[in-house]
Amino acid sequence: MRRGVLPVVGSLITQAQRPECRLRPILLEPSIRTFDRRVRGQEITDIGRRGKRVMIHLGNQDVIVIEPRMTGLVLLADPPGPEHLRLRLTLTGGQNEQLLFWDRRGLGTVRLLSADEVQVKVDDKLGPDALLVTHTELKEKLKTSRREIKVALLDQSVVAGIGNLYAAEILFLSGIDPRTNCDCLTGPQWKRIQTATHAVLQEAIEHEGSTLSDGTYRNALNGEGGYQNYHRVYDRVDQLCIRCKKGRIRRIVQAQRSTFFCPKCQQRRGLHHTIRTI
DNA sequence: CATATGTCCTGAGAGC
DNA sequence: TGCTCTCAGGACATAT
Repeated sequence: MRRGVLPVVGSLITQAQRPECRLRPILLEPSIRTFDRRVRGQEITDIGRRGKRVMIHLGNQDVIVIEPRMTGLVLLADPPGPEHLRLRLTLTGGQNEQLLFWDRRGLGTVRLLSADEVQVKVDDKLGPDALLVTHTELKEKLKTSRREIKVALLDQSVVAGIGNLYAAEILFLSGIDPRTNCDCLTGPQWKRIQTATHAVLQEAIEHEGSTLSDGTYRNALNGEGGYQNYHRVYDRVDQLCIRCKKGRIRRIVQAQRSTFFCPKCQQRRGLHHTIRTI
């Protein structure tokens, strides 16, 4: 998303408005009147990212923080449909006329924050970025946690940027059962999680994300992503595991969210050991 | 404090 | 066809 909207760097915002929408409005902070007044005339100086949030930096040091959640899209092109348009920034001085936030479910949020507020309301709440996190950081943060590793990887205060789909893919590459408690993981396993995290996310970014069967996710030009064609476990219930070619992908629920994994090559260690000990 | 659960929304697809 | 049910790349308030 960040890469997709990078072309608006250097443009000026001439107006911010909430398009007509019969649906419940998304969370917008501050209210549109104040928001519009504060962004009018500001130059977009940079597009950044904190975890899964897109950060639009303005000339006066304010930042528009967009949190797309499940179905939010940041678009330069026309949206997938006329409904669900939540915010329009009219632009001038560049190649793009507008930057849109479109969100079918409406769970996403847009906030305009000062630099100080970004620190307190965004940065302080997030762990190290998933693309930069070290295995030592992961281990130190979680080695005494009793939570299941899949659930812990989704906690943005532990590590920022891993979503449900990617947590499943990461643990498959790591060869670790998603139900394993964090306090049972070994040093080499933490290392594998780190390596897999970088590999999966890097790969997904290169393919511009995953457009799932519901077709919701789009890049900034309303085009589909390509990473769905490379999913190893996500949404592949009952399919033969591509690695061991023996196990069939299982779907379980952890913390109210789907997890996909291969029961054959993602096994919890220690079973034999336990039996021997007994 | 750490961890678990319910909730905010709309829409698509499965099953009857 | 039309209905109900379940589920969806998430995060947070509240309960335990």
